[in-house]
Amino acid sequence: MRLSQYFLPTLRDTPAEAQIVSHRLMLRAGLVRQQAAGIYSWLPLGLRVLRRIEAIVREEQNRAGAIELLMPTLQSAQLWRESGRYDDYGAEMLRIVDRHERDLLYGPTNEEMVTDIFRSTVRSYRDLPLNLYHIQWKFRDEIRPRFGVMRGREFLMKDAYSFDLDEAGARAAYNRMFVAYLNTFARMGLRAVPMRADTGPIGGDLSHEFIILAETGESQVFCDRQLVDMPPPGDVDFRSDLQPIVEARTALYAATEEMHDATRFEREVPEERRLSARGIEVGHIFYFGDKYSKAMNATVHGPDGVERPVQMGSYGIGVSRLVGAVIEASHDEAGIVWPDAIAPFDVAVLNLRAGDGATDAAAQHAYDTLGRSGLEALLDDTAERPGAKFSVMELIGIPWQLVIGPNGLARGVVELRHRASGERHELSLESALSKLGSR
RNA sequence: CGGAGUAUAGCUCAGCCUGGUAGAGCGCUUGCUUCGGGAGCAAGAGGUCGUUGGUUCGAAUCCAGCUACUCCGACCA
Repeated sequence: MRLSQYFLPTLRDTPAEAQIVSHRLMLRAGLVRQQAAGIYSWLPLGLRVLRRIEAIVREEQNRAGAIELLMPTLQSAQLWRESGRYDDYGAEMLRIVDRHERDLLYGPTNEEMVTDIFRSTVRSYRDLPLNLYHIQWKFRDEIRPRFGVMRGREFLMKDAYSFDLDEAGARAAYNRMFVAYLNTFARMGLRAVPMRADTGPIGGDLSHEFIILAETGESQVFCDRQLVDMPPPGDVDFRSDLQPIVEARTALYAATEEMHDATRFEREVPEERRLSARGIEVGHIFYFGDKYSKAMNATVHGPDGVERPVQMGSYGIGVSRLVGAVIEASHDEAGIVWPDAIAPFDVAVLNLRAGDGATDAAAQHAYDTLGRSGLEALLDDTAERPGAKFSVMELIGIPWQLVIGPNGLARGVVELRHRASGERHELSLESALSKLGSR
């Protein structure tokens, strides 16, 4: 992409409405633009990041055996009356009336709808296990939206729903998502710690929030430091028993503020491993048994011929929230520092003197070569001054900057800069290109 | 939803207290000079001062209603 032909409205000043760093940087770097309280337009650069996060989530869901579909944003109130949640949900649910005076709602979640799809099609345990997911916009009419996309009213979420014959099957389904989540967040350069969450009236131990640690996190969390350093499971066989992997993580202490037990924390975790930090919830998995299947009559016949409500769980990842969360976890004074896997571009080529024959030719050559290597490059071919170019590139956080200027070229070198480490190396254009291409 | 604020140029803000018809910096346009860390000089464009009403000879300024946004709290993927 040529910057001169792109749409990247960056801001020098921090907009007054933004309080936390990710919100400020998202506005300044031209990722989003607020349209109403808690509702954002995604500008091209932000959309690229959103799409890359979405792609990683999708790949890992598919790998874990979940199957993608797409349910609508608008739902009929009928289904919600069946589950009883139309009245229970309260003002957080955005209700809409159509021209025929029918009650609709903008979905805050999809348990009822997916249960309806399930009950109208699946009859036998032979069709289980089943896990259906989608990545769709949701709306929750928060009393007080804040923190930019971290706590918006409209948000993009991956939500998966598992269906199993019995609790053992549901636990296996839960474990698959648990493991998939560890891999998903690790691929984004995040270290997410699963923390025991409140299971509400269902009880049991099958609910975890996945928390990433960031200084500006919204809530206080407590855990064993070993959990943070634990490597992701990686390539596992999702048909195998995943209980050992899950147990390795759930055996160690980890709790959010609401679930924290200071006495247990001190008894179970050696002092040097006690970690108290701020965290951001980026995922939540939950087993809720037959709560919806019973109310909505979603049953299957078991091998014994008996018809019983299907056992369900749901598994959410806040896709749009992750954009903000990653920035909270990865930024510096100058701007965003994107992890490689979700950066909007892989490399920025800075032509320090657009219009100069030598730098134009070298920059064009670099851009073409990088493209052939399968890298997404952003070529700054604008007439801005070098200082302005450096500032913008650091603000938008592209992992690598290839700086091509007249002074360097006269000496036969360009400069390769790494955004995260700040390292800079002068080397020939060709070796810079081969270094980038081989990454 | 309770409490507190804000609304003036694309952005950040001043002007309001003490009423007399609107300013700065940045950004934008044009020209010249510059050119390795958000350049310099010069010339320009850009605002029914959120909205409705009231007070007044006269309202960005005072008063009231409305709307939007922000912050603190409660709530929350």
